[in-house]
Amino acid sequence: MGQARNSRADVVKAAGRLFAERGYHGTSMRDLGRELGLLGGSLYAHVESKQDLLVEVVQQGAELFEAVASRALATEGTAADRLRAFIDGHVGVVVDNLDVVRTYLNEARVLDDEHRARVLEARDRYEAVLRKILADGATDGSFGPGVDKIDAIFILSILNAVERWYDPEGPVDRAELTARVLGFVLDGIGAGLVARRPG
Amino acid sequence: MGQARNSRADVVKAAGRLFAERGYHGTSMRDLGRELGLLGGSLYAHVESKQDLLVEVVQQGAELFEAVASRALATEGTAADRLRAFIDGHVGVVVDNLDVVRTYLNEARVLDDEHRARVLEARDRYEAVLRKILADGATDGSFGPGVDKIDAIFILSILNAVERWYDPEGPVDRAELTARVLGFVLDGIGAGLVARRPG
DNA sequence: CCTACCGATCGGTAGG
DNA sequence: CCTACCGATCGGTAGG
Repeated sequence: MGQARNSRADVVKAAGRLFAERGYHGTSMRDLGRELGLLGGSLYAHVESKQDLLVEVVQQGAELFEAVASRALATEGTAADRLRAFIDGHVGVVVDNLDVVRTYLNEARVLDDEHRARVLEARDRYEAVLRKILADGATDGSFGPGVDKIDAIFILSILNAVERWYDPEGPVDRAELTARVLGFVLDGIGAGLVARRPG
Repeated sequence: MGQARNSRADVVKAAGRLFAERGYHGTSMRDLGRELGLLGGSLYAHVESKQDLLVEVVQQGAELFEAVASRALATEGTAADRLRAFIDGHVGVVVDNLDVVRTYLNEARVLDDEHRARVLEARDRYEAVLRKILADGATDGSFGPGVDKIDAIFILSILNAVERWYDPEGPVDRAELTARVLGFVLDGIGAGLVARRPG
């Protein structure tokens, strides 16, 4: 059945899983070792420190979302098309990388000042991309003229919360989830929907 | 300047603050003691265990939201009126009890099975109240006919995320935040808004 | 609420 | 990756 030795990537992946489930401070190096079939001290053959593992997982999360933002901005068409790409990309990242995303969103506060500051900057850039898309859409008529910063926060609230309730074994798949988020963001739940979208 | 002794309520409040800021596992009893001007061991004159403190803070959160749900259900008028009461009540609880809410939403997973199960049930009841309001609104014409479970999740996603970005010192107050959330939920950001709400 | 302490567990290391 | 270990810190307690 192949070798029993773990690669560094295996260790980082298992760390992401445990950090997501129990939190950074709720995970000991001995817990992580057990998960991989080795002793706590043996992990230091693969990694320099526990913090280092968190840095690596969080970095993966940051890169995944950065790629989403780039692809959304590069999408041709209207602002509504770019918004769809943004939402679909974000949903895809969450659904396909639940552990990394949960660690990125919930455990970054534990990082030292320098790394935490970098994460906050990455999140700011990400949010700024969404704000840009919304502002463009206010101009080209994709969205209402009043869209602003708070709408971006609400949209990200919905997207980031997917990590908290999404069940990969459940009936909702990525495509459907994207469609539902987009529909909610564009039209809400108001009765206006009926008059506006006949048929 | 009065007595220096802390009451049990002081201890619980400080625990909520630290659990919210650093997480349950990131807070030691000695940290908590320092916050109150006493030694870690002295806390056991006020409380039976560290877990007990978490149970108490989380319980406070559950009760606050339960009261919101009750008030919303008891609100006269249309389903839209009850939705407004639900949103306003939720925003009020978050804004006025940031530490308790953050602990309730983020640290409940650390609880023992029994208490955690109780929290999950409380959250289920809360979500069910919102679903009921939405279903009523689909019938009485307050909302579109297609509203369902996922819309409730999206609304709660926006409301619960307020804890993550709201700044009590910032320019947005409770009334404005309620209005913005309600507007977003009812109409989204779509350009349909323009045609639908002239003037 | 302090003094003085307990056993357990933590992140991490030397040497193989 | 294991053996064997380190100092530090943890939640908690007895006795005052």
